[in-house]
Amino acid sequence: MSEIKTLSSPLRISPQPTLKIRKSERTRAAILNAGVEFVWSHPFRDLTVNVLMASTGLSRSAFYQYFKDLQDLMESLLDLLKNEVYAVTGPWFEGTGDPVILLNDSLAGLVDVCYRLGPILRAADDAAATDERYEKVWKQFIEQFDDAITTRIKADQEQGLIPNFDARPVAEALNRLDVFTLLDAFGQHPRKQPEPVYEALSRIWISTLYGSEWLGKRSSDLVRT
Amino acid sequence: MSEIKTLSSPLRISPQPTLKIRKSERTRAAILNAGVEFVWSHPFRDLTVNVLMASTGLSRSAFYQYFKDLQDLMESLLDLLKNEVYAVTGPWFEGTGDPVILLNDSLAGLVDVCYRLGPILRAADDAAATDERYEKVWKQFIEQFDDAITTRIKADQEQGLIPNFDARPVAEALNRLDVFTLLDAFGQHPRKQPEPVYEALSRIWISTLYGSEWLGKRSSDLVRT
DNA sequence: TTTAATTTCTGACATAATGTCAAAATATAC
DNA sequence: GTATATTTTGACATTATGTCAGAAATTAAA
Repeated sequence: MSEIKTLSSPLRISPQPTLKIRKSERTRAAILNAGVEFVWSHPFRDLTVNVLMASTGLSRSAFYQYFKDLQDLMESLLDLLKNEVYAVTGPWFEGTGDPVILLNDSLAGLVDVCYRLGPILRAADDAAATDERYEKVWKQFIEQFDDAITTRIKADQEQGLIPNFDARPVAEALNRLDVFTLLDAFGQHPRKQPEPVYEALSRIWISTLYGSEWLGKRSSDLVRT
Repeated sequence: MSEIKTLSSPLRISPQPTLKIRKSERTRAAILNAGVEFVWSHPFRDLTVNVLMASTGLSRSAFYQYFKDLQDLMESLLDLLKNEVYAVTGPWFEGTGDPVILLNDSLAGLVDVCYRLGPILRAADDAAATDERYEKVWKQFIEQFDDAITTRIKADQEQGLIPNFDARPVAEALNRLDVFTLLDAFGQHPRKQPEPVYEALSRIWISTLYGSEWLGKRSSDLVRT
């Protein structure tokens, strides 16, 4: 029906650069891009196969050649998000070095990624309410971090860097603090400023885990606007 | 189609006890109760006007005499939640007395309410992804607390009880910490144990606001199982 | 380049949900 | 018990989903 207004998202999907590029790969990428564009400026609930495919010039039924349903498409978009998030949070989980600085860097990176891809993240969350299968995928994405954070807290507790509380529920709560805060701050237009969000998350994580005496300890001020 | 399996929710709506009870009031209450029962053991996405009304014995179209749509019904259920939450969080916002103890009491009460009504809370959140108008109602419910928490933090900052950081973003983050943590812990079957959730939230709030030296300060151990 | 094989795309169909409305059924007031 | 007002219903128009057989196109082979 109506044209897709596009605030043009920063994410662009291109086919795998093999020698022979099958038409189907280009079409798949085109549909994914149409999805990103739509979801960048419209809520997931307004996405239908109709409006999506209209913006590609293909017929509605062509969609089903490539995706089982809209949640299946969102799963592909979520994969892109995952890579970005993993890249930026890795250091605190595995890394050696000052834990407070590593934590701050991870949080700063996370804020940056979620700022850049906020509306897509938001769609990835909204879609979870619409489909049981996809909901599990989304939950698993979040719960992965429960494990990683718990492990890191326990390790630092053994070092005497973090007080000896029950790590798992605190890890879960801090993880959900991040997810919901970032969704809310960057998942809609206009997005909030990233700096105050980073400041708040950093303050809460560090006060809770390492103690407020470490609040200022940062490697840099790299949070981009 | 299929019968509603009922783990029987603890919330029951009855008509206003005026002298003459109109049939319509009883019907409205019956529909609301059917909604609660459904949502207690099924995700909101599976709720249709059809299945809802089937469980009342009335025709599908009767629904529209009482509610604009399913989100309108959820708004009524949300009102019930609101009252319970307000009752329990009031003390920390307005109250005089030891702020740490009041905060702990509020959190304990909040955990208790959300434990008892978890699946309904969950539905109230899921429904927000399905409708623009209702989404605003839900967001406003959450954002009310942003204001209240910010005010309380600023007040305690003036007293020198809380360090002088930018109150608003921290308030927003702590609020979202609660919402998402409680949704996740109690919004599905089986619900998590309330105690560890309360312990984690209390630790995070108090470490962040008043400092970890106050962590043990409680009025009681009233969190029910 | 032409043709044959394969892949991709499309229109039509069956199904399920929504919301509306005039008419039927029921409740309430007198 | 009857008249009036309220409540309920079944039928309809609309919109979305997912499937499938056949049409169109791409690709591979000669």
